[in-house]
Parts: sequence; structure tokens; C-alpha cells
Amino acid sequence: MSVVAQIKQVAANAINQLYNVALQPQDIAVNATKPEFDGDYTVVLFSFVKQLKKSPDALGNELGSYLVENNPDLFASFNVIKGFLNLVITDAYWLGFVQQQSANKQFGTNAGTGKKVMVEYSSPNTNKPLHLGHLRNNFLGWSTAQILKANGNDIVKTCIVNDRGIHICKSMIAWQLFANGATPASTDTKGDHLVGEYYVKFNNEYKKQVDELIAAGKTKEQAEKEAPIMQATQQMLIDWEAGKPDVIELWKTMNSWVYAGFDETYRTIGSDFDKVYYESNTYLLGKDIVQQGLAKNVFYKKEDGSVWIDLTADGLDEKVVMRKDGTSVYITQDIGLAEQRYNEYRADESIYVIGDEQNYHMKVLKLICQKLQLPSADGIFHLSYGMVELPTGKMKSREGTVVDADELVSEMVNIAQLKTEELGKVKDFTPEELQQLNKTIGLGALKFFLLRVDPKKKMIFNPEESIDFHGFTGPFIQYTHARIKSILRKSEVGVTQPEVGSTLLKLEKDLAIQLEVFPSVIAEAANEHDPSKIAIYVFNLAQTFNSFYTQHSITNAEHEEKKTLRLQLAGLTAQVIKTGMGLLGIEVPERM
RNA sequence: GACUUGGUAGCUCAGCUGGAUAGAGCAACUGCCUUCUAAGCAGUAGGCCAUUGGUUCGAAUCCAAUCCAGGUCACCA
Repeated sequence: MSVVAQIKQVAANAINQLYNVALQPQDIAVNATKPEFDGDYTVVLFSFVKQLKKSPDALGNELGSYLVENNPDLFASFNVIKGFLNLVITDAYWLGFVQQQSANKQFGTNAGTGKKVMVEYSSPNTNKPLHLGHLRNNFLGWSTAQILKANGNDIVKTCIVNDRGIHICKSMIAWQLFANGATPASTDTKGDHLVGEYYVKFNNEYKKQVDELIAAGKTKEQAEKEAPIMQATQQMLIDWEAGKPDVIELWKTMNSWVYAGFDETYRTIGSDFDKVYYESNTYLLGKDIVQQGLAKNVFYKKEDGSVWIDLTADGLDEKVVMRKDGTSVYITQDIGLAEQRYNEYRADESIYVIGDEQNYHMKVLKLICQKLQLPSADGIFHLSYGMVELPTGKMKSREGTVVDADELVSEMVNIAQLKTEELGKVKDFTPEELQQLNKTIGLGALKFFLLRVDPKKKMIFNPEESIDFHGFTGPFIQYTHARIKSILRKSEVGVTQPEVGSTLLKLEKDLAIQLEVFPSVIAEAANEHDPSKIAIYVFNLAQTFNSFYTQHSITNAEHEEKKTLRLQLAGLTAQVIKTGMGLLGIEVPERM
């Protein structure tokens, strides 16, 4: 049990004993003691002063005395200042903690919950390459899954590929018109980028045709509808749905190019899935559920034959769930897919990592599933994340202002390479080792940059300023790890027991306190689906270690027992950094 | 217009289930490499926590209103 949990427990018991008032541990507010006061943890007394009819001072002294007297292993002393009961934890407790956990390779991870959680992330369209926004989505989803796993859940990572629809047809039409049979091989271009080029070409041509039609006297609306390239695209979508062989053939070919490109990108960034769904296989799902919904009177049919649900009683609108021509709309597919996934995996929770522009849609989806009483309904959780914006505003693929994922990754690796060369600390590395190191650092910087902020918040990326390698960054933490490993290579971690009476220096204790909290941080990050909690924690830990490192020598400690303790502290720190960064999908080098 | 999310240092962000004098990083300025990796450490400076009212022992945190910014409100996905 964590120190904080123990304090809450014994404090609640103490109050029961002393005043015969029943309090639950969670009713006790325990904070880290502010640095300017003497103590490690602080119980805030104000909340029960009134209830117990005691002055804060008297209550603090009585409670403090009782706690120290009855828990001599845990508390060394206490002091009371203005309604705050500051508690000093015994050095023996921290020493015991460090010794015990420095041998525990699983430290921080929590026991199995038996819960199965499905995490859907990265749902790319197959008409263009991945961009910075996809990276945030990917890293968030992958990391959240990893954190939930560390917290004892069974995880299924999944992805729905939007491989059909009007957007793909746009690239296909443009390819037919302008490509002269170009292929990734013939142009030496990554497949997703090649297809993306034709998506851009489509939009340029479309704009040109619309402008011409407007110049010829059409209204904007007419022009947009009548532009020949758009009409051809719409016809192609109809042909696709009809299964016209040459269209299907082209569609398969171009998608295969894109998948080869995506696979390469996913491999580089370390993203993977247990199960991939394709929209071309799922877009017809959900129609039978619409029929059931009609039978249950959850849905109703309008005169024109379209099917609706009325959500006005829940503060939302009326939504279409099936068009008058009997084809399904987006949300219908989503209901169908939710149901199919549930039938296949029976997940207790199903997390959708999707941008906040779809907040309303996801709310509607969950509500409809609940009204249909689908077993998957209550487990739906929308992990909504804010858009990544440029200083100039939103990224727009049509305007070419997107930050390309592949380019950004390779730029990060290049910067890492320059820094590594400049510092010249690993001159004995083989070219392969160097390449690996630069990739670890460059990707680490990028992933940390995207994961360190609260997922809910939109974030701004300035391409002019490259992502930093100093301060609150991935490389800073990686560097701390490499430093520790360097020491550990030179000195075996001993198992000598520090003497009972030995005392901890300020920074030794600070480190121990911070390390002790790691399991709670994982639990919190898991409960809140928030990897930034881990990122912030690991950064603070590395910072504390670096302060400790510059002030106290480890290998030349004052005496052998100190050395053992410090090696244990350093070893545990390295391990927690490695585990924590691993939860973010960031590797940590032995040397850098 | 309705609903919704946010506004904290020059910049990027923590802190938000109420607790002591609001924290980091970057940028700026000072110091520290004959001692375990200076991608580091120590320090200086930088704030009316958007505004106004309320709730109470106590508010950046909770409530209300206002201002500003983003998102959504398609038989698009």
C-alpha cells in the first residue's frame, strides 16, 4: 500500500479511536508537505475541526501524538502549523522501500483487474499520407493502451481503416487523368505519398474547373456540383459500390500502395495493432440494427422512408440513422462496428481515440447504443484529444499546410544525429548503433513533445522552432537514464543492508519519496486515460535525480553503506525511467 | 443563435475532486566541467491565475454573469 494510502488509513483509525467519529480514509486530505516546512506528508485538519469541535492546534497535537506513538515504524515525528499536521516518515521506512523495490523488476505495474479494454486509435483515410495530427492520435492511443496494460487490464489495440468513399475516388480519378501509369516503383515514391499527390492534384483541378464554370456564369453551388472531375468522381463511387471490376481493381492497387507506405511509417514510429478493421468490410453493418431499433420504437420512419432517432429529450437533436434510399450513414456503420467488435472481443470498455471535433458525434453514438440497449453501449469511452495546430491556425491538407509525419520524423532523427556528432560522446559506436541511437533520441523527443500535454487540450506546433532536446523533453530523460547506466556499469549494486540508524540526506529522501509514488501515478494515468501524467512524473523524477547526482557522489560515497544505498536509488530510478518512458512508447538508451 | 471546450510568466505548458508564500521548461541574465556523461546543475528576473460578483475559516481550483478564442450543430466522413 502506498504511503499516502497508509497515512489516510491510520489517520482515519486514529480519529475513530480518539473521538469516536467514523471517517473513511478517503475523507482525509493528505498532501506532500511544502518544502519550507518540516515534514514529508501533511494532513489538512480544517475539514474536521468543526465536526470534532476542537481547535486545529489541539486536534493536530492529539492526532500527531497518537499517530507517532502507534505507528513508530512509519512516523518519526510531527509538527502542527496553523491547522496543518506535518508528518515526518522514518528513514527506516524509506530505506526498506528502496531495498525491497530495487530488486523488483515489475515495480509500478499493478495486479490484474481481469478487465478487457479495447483501444481504437489511428483511423487513417487511404487517400493521403499521415500527418502530425495522426501522430498525436497514434502515440496517445498506443500509450494509453500500454498504461492500461500496466495497470492490469487485457488490451486489444485496434484500428479502422477508412479505405472507401469519395475521398479515395478523388485520388483515383486524378491518378487516371494525370499519372500516365505512374507507380511507387516507377517514381521511387512512398506509396501513401504518391496517392496523396493525386489527391492534391484532384483538388487543384477541381478548383480550376469550378472557377471556370463560375466565370461562365454559374453560381458557386452549381459550379461545385457540375465540375466534370467531381461528377466523374461521384460516378466512380457508384461504380465502386456496384463492384465494377476495373474500378475495384484500381482501388485495390492504389490502396495497396498506401498500405505499404503506412506500414513503413507504423514500423518506424513503433505503432502496432492486434486487429485492423476495414471500412469496406464494415460500411454495410448496422442496417439490421436499424430494423431492430424500429421494432423497439427507438427509431422512427419518416414519410420519405428515412429513419431517425429523436434525441431532443437528451438535449441533442434528431439524427438520421438511415437514408431514404436505404443506405447507411456514418453513425449507422459505427453502431454496427461497435456491435461486431463486442461480439468478437467482449471488451468491458471500448476506448475511441478520436479528435475533439467529433465530440458531438461520439456522444450521439453512445446514447443511441444505450437506447438500443446494446451490451457494448456503456463501455464506450471517447478519448477526445485536441487538434494540433500551427501558429497560423489549423492544418489543412487541401492547402498544403500539413506537417507530414514521415518528414517530421526524419527531421527529428537528423537533428539528433547533429547533436550526437557535436557532443561526440559515442565515437566508438558502429554506424548501426549510431543510427539506432539517433532514431531513439529523435523519436523520443517527438513522442514526448506530443504526449507531455493534456490530451484534451489543443496544442500548437511551430515548424520554425524545432522540437527541443533540453529541459522538459524526451532526450533530457533519456540522458538521465544513460548517466545512471554509465555508473551502474562500473559498480555492482550491492545488497548490503544499510544500518538501522543511518540517516538519509535531503536529496536521497526526495528521490525515495518520488520513486514510491510511481505505482499511484500509473493508476492515475490509467484511470484518467492520460499519458501526460506519466510524462510529467518521469520528468520530475529525472530532474530530482540530476540534482542528487551533481551534489552527491555515488561511486565515491562517504562509506560503503551509503554507496550501496545510492546505487540502489540510482538503479531504481533508471528502472522507473525505463518503465515510465516505455509506457509512452519511448525507448531509453544505455549510452548517449 | 444553441450546445460545448479552453483563457495561469514574453512563449509552451503543470497545478483545477478547494488548503500554507501559484510551479516547470524555453527564451534573457549570473555562476559551475583536473572529481560517477555539462543533452546537466545552482541562481537572478519575469504573475491582478481573462473580468466581475458569489459560496467559506480558506478560491487559480466550486457557482453565476460577462468578455475573448476554438469546436460542433449535414440523408459528409
